[in-house]
Amino acid sequence: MVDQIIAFISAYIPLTDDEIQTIKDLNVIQSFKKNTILLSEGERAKECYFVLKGCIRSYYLIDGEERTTEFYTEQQSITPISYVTANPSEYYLSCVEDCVVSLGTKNDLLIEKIPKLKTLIMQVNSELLVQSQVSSDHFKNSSPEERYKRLLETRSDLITRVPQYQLASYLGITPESLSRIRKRIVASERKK
Amino acid sequence: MVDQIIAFISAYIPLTDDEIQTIKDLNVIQSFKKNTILLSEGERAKECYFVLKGCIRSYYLIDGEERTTEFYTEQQSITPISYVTANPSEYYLSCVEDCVVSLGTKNDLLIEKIPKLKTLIMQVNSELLVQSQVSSDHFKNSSPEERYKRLLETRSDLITRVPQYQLASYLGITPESLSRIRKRIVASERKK
DNA sequence: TCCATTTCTTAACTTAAGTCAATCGTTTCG
DNA sequence: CGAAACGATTGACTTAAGTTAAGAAATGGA
Repeated sequence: MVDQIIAFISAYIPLTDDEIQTIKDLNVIQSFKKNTILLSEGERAKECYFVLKGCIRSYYLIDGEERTTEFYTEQQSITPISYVTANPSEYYLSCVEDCVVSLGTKNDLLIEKIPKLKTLIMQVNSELLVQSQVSSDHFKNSSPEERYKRLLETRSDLITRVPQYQLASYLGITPESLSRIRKRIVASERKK
Repeated sequence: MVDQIIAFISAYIPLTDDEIQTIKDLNVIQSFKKNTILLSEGERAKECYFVLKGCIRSYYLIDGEERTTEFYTEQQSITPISYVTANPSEYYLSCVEDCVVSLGTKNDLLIEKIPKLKTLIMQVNSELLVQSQVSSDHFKNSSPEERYKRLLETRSDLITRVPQYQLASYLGITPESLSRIRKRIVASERKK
């Protein structure tokens, strides 16, 4: 499992055997049962996450309703806003499935030992920024139905892994509406 | 005008007089007339921007329609995705007003001369990432009317600076719809 | 396995945004 | 200055999403 992290890092920067060992030594891998809450609203995030297996969901609780904003799956990293700002978190992080996660608790120590990780962080951050902008541009520029179709194309695994009411919220619509969209799509498929 | 940039940078990292001079020497300030297009679809961005005065808008051209995704005003920096990825840009950058802009063309040279700027970039990037996530979370979790009200609270200057059809697109709705929302709001104000 | 809970679908109705078209007001520039 | 172009508003109509409620299907735990 640790190898996944090494592979991820190596894709950005070359690592010596010593450095690989340092990372392995400092690495904390932990498993969580489905529905475990990793971060709650009001809590200060003390760690970052790297998903080795499973699916983690971020959501806000607004008027007692969950508003899903993101799903993180294998090879994706999560840096909670609360971790960056040190303010209480406004959203939750919860395991959609049983998860295996690498915890980033000693990042400062790691960076101290392997300074070139700074470069990695810079690159990953700017990639995340690009992704975040691209996906919010797409969201803004498309209808619920188009958003669902795009999800089918780009992250079709989510459709089977995640309950539909969570997907609906992620698409910015109600579960009923998503159900109708699916029906509409099936109907138009049938016509062809 | 250069002082604005120095002040911006100094808020993140302390600068020596020498460093300030280096920045001033390498700084390129340029003015653009209203409606000047700074970056076109298909073009590779060769520079970053820091808005000293005016307002710059980013938009996609989809089926001949402009889809506005962001407005950048005083003290905001623009790093086009195309600048990061070196791929052709998918969107346009255009001046909503007459603009005075600081061009980041020699960033590499600057960073070489003042390495601690790397820290600045890391910090600014992670702030931008947070902002981007927060604003897309808000967008997703609110109705057109709520989005407009939020805009009134957070960036009310835009409402007078920017044509309404551009604002409408920024809010993800049609100009007609925005007009009705405004009417609805005025009506409910009147009731009180 | 079976019951309870959760999730998904369907239906009827309401609400608001999209569309199309016309009009009015305002810039702008020849 | 005045015509043309552009922007904002309004109205009538269509379409799709929200809401509420009920029931069907799937899931999970005892």
